[in-house]
Amino acid sequence: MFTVMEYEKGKGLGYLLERTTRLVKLNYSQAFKAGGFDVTPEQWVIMERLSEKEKMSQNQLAEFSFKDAPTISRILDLLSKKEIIKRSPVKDDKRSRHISLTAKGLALVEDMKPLVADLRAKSWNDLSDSDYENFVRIINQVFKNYHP
Amino acid sequence: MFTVMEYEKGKGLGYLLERTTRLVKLNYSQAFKAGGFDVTPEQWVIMERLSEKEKMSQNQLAEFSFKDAPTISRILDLLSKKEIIKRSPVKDDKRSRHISLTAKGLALVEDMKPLVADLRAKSWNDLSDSDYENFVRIINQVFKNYHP
DNA sequence: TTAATATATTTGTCATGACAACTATTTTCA
DNA sequence: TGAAAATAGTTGTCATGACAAATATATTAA
Repeated sequence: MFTVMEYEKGKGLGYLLERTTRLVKLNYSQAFKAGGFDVTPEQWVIMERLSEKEKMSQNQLAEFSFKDAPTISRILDLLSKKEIIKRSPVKDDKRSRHISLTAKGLALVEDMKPLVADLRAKSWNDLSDSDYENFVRIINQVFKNYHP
Repeated sequence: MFTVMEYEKGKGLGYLLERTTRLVKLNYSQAFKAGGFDVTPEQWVIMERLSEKEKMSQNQLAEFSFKDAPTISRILDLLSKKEIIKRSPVKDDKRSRHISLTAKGLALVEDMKPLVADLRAKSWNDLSDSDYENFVRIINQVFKNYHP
């Protein structure tokens, strides 16, 4: 399956991170499609966040996801086109808009939750609770090491 | 800095993986640019691999990097335009081409190695050897969990 | 041997992501 | 106040990545 294991050792973390992230995203993406959900993993992250905290600004969503404003803007364009989210005017600031799920969007999030729960559980097959804790600690340290 | 820690816990691995991978790639990308190297992290991975094993086919490069053939094809187009790699005809198979670094490409890899070594070391600040081993083990298990 | 299949690579399309530059507002402060 | 600076968001451009479909060449099988 992977006959490149000997190469990875001692090499950058980037290779391990990058290929795993890509595979996880691909799994989510294909599972969404197979489940009849026309949503990308990136779109899902935004949708789920909006289901927990309504009325976020685009900047807040950008900060939350560590993406830049243009990226968020365009993800929201697509979600808006699918009528999953809406942009409402903000009383005190004409530059800004409150982003929130539509009724359709909220229902979709609820529909998708069981599938997402399954996908999340899959990550931790054959791994222990302490593996989970270690992993979170280590990856967060790596994050800090590169964060300005 | 990150005030979203409480959100992450219990949530998917994807969020942690994705944001960290993106940050690591961004650091590499900016360091390359700052060092005067007009190369992306993805291009670097291919260049380094070719510096270790010449005459790979595009398919082999795709398999190595877990990317698909079109992606590799286009990364090589750009590397070729910059005269970092070349595509040579293969005797026995007119469909395939041997990919290799040019002299210029090889020199560039050597020039970049110290910078890359620094970036790699940076990942592991404030982490122990056993953290490294655990991390590699866990992330490879996650990879397996999602691999068909 | 020719027809069907398989393989290596390319091209097209769309979503994401980074960066630069832009518009439209709001805030600051001289 | 009123000009300068800051902020919220959009648009443009390019690279990557996934997927579908195409081309060209090789291999297999009837």
